[in-house]
Amino acid sequence: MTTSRPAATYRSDALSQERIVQAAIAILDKDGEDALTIRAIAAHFATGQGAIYHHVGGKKELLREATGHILNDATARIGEQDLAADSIRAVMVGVFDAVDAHPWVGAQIAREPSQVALLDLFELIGSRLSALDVPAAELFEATSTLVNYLLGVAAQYAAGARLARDADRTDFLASAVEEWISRRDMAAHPFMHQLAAQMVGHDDRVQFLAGIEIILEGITVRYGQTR
Amino acid sequence: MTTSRPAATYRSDALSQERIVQAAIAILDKDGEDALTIRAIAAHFATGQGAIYHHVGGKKELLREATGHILNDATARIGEQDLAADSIRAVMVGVFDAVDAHPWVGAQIAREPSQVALLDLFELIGSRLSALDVPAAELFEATSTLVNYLLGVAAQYAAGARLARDADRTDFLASAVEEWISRRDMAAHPFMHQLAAQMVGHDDRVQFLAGIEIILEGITVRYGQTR
DNA sequence: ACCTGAACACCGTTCAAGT
DNA sequence: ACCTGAACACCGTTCAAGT
Repeated sequence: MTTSRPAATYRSDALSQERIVQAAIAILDKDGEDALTIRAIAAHFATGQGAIYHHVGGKKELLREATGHILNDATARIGEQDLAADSIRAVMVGVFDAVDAHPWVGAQIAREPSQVALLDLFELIGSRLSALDVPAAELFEATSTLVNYLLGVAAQYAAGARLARDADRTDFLASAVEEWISRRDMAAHPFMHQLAAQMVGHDDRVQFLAGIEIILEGITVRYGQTR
Repeated sequence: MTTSRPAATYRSDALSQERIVQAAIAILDKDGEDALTIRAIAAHFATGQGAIYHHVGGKKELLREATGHILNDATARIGEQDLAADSIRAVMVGVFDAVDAHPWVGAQIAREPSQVALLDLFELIGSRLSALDVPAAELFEATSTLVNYLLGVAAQYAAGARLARDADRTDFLASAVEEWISRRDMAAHPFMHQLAAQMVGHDDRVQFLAGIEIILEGITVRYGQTR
C-alpha cells in the first residue's frame, strides 16, 4: 500500500533551521549585527520573509541559535587536561577565541547570559573548580566570578568590533583615553596617562590570560588547601 | 544700548538637554529599555519628535548621556577610604548599586565599555591599585580584570531585569538551570544539580562582593609585596 | 506542508514650514 | 532660535493567498 510519500517533492535546496542559522552566521560575520535582518536572510534564499518564520521562531531565537552553534563548537573542541586548572584555562580561552572570531557572539552572551550554551560553560568550569578543592558552598561564587569576567571581556570585544566597523581606527579605546586625558588635568591623573601608553601595544589575549591567572590564584588562596 | 536680549522668551518649561535626559531616565527606570523612544520623550513634553533633536544628537547619545549621569552620581558619592583596597571596594560596589537601581545602565556599559564615565572608573580603580604595590607594568591588566568582572556582572543584571519584565518569575536563572538539568543525565552533572539548589536563596550582592575579594586576593598574591 | 509577498504596526531621523 | 508634525526609509511580524 502506498500510505507514505517522500516528504521533499519541493526544491532540493529547501529551507531548514540549520541552513537559516548558517546563513545568519555568515551575515553576522561578514557585515555585523545590524546587517542581520529577516529580509536579508529571505533575500539570501530568494524567498519571502514569511518563509523564515516557518523554521525559526523569530529574530531573537535566530540570534540565540546562531550563538549556541558557535559556542557549542568552541566548547566541543576542548579536550580533557591533566590539571583541572588547565581545563578551566582551555574552556575560558576557547570561548575567548570564539568571540574573537565572531564578535557578535560576545554581544549576545552579554545580552543573554542565561543562554543554554552558557550554562554548559558553567558546568564545565564549576565541575573542574570542585576538583581544585573549592568547597561546595563556595563553588557557585567562584564559578560565577570566572564566568562574569568572561562575560565582561566578551562584551568589550563586541563593542570594539562595532566601533572598528563604524570608524576605521584601530585604537578607538586609546583615542578615547587621549580625549579623556585632554579634558582633565594630566598631572592629577598619572595612571590614565600611563595607561594610554600601555594601551598602544597591548595584546588583548595576553591581557585576558593574565586576568584568568589572577582569578585562579585568588580562588586557590581563598578556598584551596593543597593544590 | 540694548545689544542683548533675554534668551528665553518662550515657554518657561523650555526643553533642554538636561530635562530630556532626566525624562529619559524616568522612562528607562519605569518601563525599561524598549520603552525609550524619541516619540515617547516627545509625547512626554507634548511636542514633536524633531524638537528632541535640537537638544540631543540622537537616541544613542541620549542613552550615553543618561548612563553617564547615573554613573557620575554613583562615583561622586564615593569618599576616600583609609585603605586603598577599601576604596576599590567602594567604587565597585557603588557601580553595582547603581546598576541594581537602574538595570538599563548595566546593558549600556556592557554595550559601550569605552564610555567616558567608565574611564573615570578605570582611573579610580587603577590609581588605587598602584597604591597596593601593583607594579606599573601590570597595572593595566590588574585594573581591566576588575573592570571586566564588573562589566560582566552589570550585563547579567540587565539581562535579569529584562527577563523579569518579560515573564514575571523571580528565579528565571534557576528555572533555566532546571531545564538544563532535565535535558541531561543528572548523575553525570553533579555540579549543576548542586548549583540549582544554591541558586534559590543566593544574594547577588554577596556573590558580587565575593568575586571582588577573589580578584583582589589574586592581585595581591601575584603582584603585591607587602600589603 | 511550505512558500510568497503585501500589509500592519512600529521605529529613528530628517526637513519644510511655522512662531 | 526653537518648535511642529508630516514624510522617509527602514524594521519585525503576520497572514491571506497561492502551489
